[in-house]
Amino acid sequence: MTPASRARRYWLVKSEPETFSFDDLLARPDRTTHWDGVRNYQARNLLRDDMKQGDLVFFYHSSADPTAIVGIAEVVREGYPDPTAFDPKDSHYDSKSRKEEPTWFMVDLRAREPFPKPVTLAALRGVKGLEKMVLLQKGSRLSVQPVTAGEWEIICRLAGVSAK
DNA sequence: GCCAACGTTGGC
DNA sequence: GCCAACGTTGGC
Repeated sequence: MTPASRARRYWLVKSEPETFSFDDLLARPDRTTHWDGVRNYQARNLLRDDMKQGDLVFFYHSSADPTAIVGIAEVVREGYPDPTAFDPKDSHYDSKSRKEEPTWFMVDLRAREPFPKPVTLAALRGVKGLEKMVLLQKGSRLSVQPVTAGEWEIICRLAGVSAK
């Protein structure tokens, strides 16, 4: 599927900034990284099947102070097998995943822009139009989430950036 | 550090 | 297939 053949979709990924922050992404060559290490089937399905080149992604800092969306990234490579699942020395090693039939997938993400000011989780709560946002649901732990076009626009406005 | 909520595992 | 036990996530 070419990027132009379907409407752009929007996503949110979580990362603990102590492990990998948006600044870390900006510092990477070509501001790009492999979004590896995801070991949850629902998130895996999104990485493998649904995130397409050109889709835009909110970068969220979890277990941070404050927890917040801090910038925007873009999907630059669509789902392909996550090699860390095959590496016994890697903390995300999965002995049950076979190379001939990989269980875990990743995409490549490139940083687009940091928010001038992070939009905190606290600031998102209570905003009209975000009532159904996955991030705000009680007990929501999904580390890769869909974001609707409406949610995207609202949050970009709060952040003071163009929704593109 | 606490603990609620969630996903996975495994005994039955 | 059920469900208790366990490990993890992640806000607070």
